[in-house]
Amino acid sequence: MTVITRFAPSPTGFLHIGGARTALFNWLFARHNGGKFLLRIEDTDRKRSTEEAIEAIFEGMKWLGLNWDDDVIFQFSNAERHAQMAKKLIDEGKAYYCYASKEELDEMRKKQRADGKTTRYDGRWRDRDASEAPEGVAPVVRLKAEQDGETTIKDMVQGEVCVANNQLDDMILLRADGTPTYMLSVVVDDHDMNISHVIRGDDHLTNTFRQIQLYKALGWDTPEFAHIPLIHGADGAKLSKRHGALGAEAYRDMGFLPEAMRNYLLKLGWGHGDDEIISTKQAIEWFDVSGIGKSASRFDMTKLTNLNGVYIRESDNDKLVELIVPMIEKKLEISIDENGKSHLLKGMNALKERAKTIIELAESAEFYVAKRPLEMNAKALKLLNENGMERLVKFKAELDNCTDWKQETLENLAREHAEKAEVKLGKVAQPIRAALSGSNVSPPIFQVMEVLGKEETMGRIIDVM
RNA sequence: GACCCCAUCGUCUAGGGGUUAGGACACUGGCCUUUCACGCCGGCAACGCGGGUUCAAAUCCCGCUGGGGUCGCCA
Repeated sequence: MTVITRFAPSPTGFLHIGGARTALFNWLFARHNGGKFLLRIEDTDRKRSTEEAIEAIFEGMKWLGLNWDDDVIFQFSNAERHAQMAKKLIDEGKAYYCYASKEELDEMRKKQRADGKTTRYDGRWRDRDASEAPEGVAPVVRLKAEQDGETTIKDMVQGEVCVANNQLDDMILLRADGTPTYMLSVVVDDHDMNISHVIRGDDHLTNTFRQIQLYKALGWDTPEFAHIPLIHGADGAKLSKRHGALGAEAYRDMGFLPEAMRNYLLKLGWGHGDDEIISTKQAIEWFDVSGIGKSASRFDMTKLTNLNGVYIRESDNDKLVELIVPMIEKKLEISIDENGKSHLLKGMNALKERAKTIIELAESAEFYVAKRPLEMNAKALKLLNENGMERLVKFKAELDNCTDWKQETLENLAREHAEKAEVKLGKVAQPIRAALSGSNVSPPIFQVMEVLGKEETMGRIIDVM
């Protein structure tokens, strides 16, 4: 069997973390099995679907590197086909018109609730003749669902889950305005698209019982189902905007790398022994539904951040420079020339092992390209107090004479100087660090000197004298 | 409320009748060290509770508790 999966978001908001993971799992499953991964926009709710949301979903998917096969399918464009299927069911006596008003249904549910029963449509128009229809009321179309026995889902994650059919009700297929509902559209589209595996959040599990009834009514085979547990916020409650239910692009803007995000999302709810750092290539090779756990997991920003640090350290220096240049240019309102870029590139190995996000990386790299004279922070100022300045002035004399401007040579020079003066190396190094970086924290300072070059280094030292 | 699902360190998880219950993040002690990191070596820390079944239960069964999901002319 050819594996075909799909990610089917409704365009009512950005691509949030839960959706991103669902997309990732579908993508991995398809890639692992050499199948197809399709993208379908579930825009049947015309009122809430927006163009911006569609764009945000595309952007998010692209950023995460989840490439889909074939053209995107917009569900609403199949509305006619969906309506036809509903009509077919009516003709076959498997669906019917219901003229119940909203108020009527509200009342019905209220009463059921008060009686401690499951709230469900009671089938009041199931067997009534159309001649009884009230005038001027546009009816909805409901499925005449099986009332006896039970419906079972054989779920690849949840196992067999059963529910008595009398818990289910006659769901709406076509709204009063004739447009199809999600329940109808999803079933027809999944069938028409030959979806072999439906992998989605387990908030859809109870919908699936109804959908299975619909598959049966239409005489179609059901796809395989895999309902994956939801992601919760750090406090265990449903992920909300307050927690981290942000769009994928928000994480990009916070300085996260898509590969780190992918690794994190993968590990959230799926495991492969003790493996933590899993490349995408490896993930495709290893991914299987049996590795998905059944319990919900909490979104942990700290772990994502740690993982991001790992991926930053593994990233190519050129790529990182490309990422931070525009950020620094914007913040410092400068234009970074080739010389500046080359400083960043030379310093990158040391820079990248100190950053956990691209934002941090950019900030820690600013001093390399900042305009002279550098702004000194409080701690730098402290390092350049009387004692520090005195040390700096003395050592500067030796630097002036240095002709071999290399990290190792410079370090040896400083060590000898410290030894002669009977002070610790830090006494020599820290004031230089302050002068060159404007801070008390930087990459190894002798490396910074080499990267900056003699002229720039001496210039910055003179600036603080 | 009804129906359904879940339950191992604070978090993500491995294990799935006999383990000193393993790893990772976080926290923490130390080493390295010119700062900050990285790295390395250690530490803290878990099978929700109660009943069974069994020679033996974190693991299987039941109940409880706790958490979650669904119950729309939303998806």
